[in-house]
Amino acid sequence: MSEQKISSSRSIQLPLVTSMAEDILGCKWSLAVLQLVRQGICRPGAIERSLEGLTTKVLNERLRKLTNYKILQRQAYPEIPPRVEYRLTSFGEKFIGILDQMAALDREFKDKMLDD
Amino acid sequence: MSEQKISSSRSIQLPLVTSMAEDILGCKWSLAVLQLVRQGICRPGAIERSLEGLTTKVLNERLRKLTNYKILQRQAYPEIPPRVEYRLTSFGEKFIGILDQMAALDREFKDKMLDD
DNA sequence: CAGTATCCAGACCGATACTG
DNA sequence: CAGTATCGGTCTGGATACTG
Repeated sequence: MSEQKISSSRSIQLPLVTSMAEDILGCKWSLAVLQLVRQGICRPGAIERSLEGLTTKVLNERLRKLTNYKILQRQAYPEIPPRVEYRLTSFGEKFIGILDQMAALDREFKDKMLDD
Repeated sequence: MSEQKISSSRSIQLPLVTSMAEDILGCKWSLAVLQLVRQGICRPGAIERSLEGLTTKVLNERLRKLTNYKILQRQAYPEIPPRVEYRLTSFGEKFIGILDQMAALDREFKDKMLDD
């Protein structure tokens, strides 16, 4: 009974959050954007200026995705010129908390790589 | 001083492990493969048979990547027919431990999604 | 300033066939 | 059984131009 065929293309049933992580982390700029927002750089313009190579289109794709996942929360101020700010939700905080743990694994990882 | 330009294309200096996570999770089958290995299904043939849709080529790409990152360890037995087994390294255990924490966030995530 | 629409090059992944 | 090679479709993300 050790080898029952797993569902179709979507592998083992992965927890939602895990496939979310796949989705988020698989996208090139997501982590960088999250780091910036966490640092308080939360306006699209500022984010774009902070990340060389990131374009408006891609940034908006990421922001939308992160917002859909409720990792970020969008707040628009009805002003001229328009102002928008993105914040981490409390859920988002927990999510990147996990990412931080990955960072914590970092030193160990480097050692691992050294004694090749 | 709040907006110094970040390096070129590679964003904030992300911890190695984090970009590793990006790399791993961005690949479609990596998580499924890891789950299987953890369950003791550690031979390429068995893995391939367990994951419908996964092809030899892609599986080997994943296995190599996971091995390069020292998440998996390859052991070949000099027999005929050849036998190969992949194991989680201790580092790999820690790595998927973090993935498990994501799974732990799962219930909360679902709730979050419900009260949309 | 925030956000959308097009277009296009390249990466990725799946199918298939093949070697040791 | 383990692993490589090749080819082609698809999807992503980068460049650019544009609207409110």
